[in-house]
Amino acid sequence: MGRNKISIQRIKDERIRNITYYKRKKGLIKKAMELSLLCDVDIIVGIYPKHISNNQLLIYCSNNNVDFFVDKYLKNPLIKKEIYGLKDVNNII
Amino acid sequence: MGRNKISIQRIKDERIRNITYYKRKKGLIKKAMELSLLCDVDIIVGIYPKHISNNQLLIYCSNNNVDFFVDKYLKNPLIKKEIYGLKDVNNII
DNA sequence: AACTATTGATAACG
DNA sequence: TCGTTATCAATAGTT
Repeated sequence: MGRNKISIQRIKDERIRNITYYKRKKGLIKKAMELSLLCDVDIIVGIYPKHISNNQLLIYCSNNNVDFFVDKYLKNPLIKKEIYGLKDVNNII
Repeated sequence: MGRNKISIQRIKDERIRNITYYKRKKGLIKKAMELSLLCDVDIIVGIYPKHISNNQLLIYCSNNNVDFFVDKYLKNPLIKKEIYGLKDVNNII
């Protein structure tokens, strides 16, 4: 994608990393919104840019209620969960 | 994208909706993983397919620790937050 | 489940 | 620094 293919590893140049962050976080949230609408699913996305200046937690929540989502889903022991980490992308059911 | 452009609204045909769900949830999580690695940010994604049979919460968490993410970020009143909902996609800083 | 035509996202440029 | 464009990536419909 873009003029060149890039490898998926930390971008060392801070300026490029920031530019990529601002572009891709918007792309990610747009994709989340589309998936939520198309397939009628509840979605939360939380992004914490720990190494970017003026960091704050960016949250997208399809039902506009983060606490509700956290309590009803993320923190609810009755909800069955499938949890993936960094290395599991090719293993998503 | 794909053979035709589609409008972003609930897909009525259940079979198509399921197929789209399985394709796009994988795409979303891949994008989240890439953003996390490229820009060194912590990300959580939670997807609850409330109307899809055999529903369970799908979670992607870049640091592999959902409770940690929830407590340190989502539920931490000291963390500044920017919260977006369904209608705010063109307004992301 | 795999393919492919086509649109969409974005890396580098201006 | 913010819009443009060439290019790769995601995916809608097909098989």
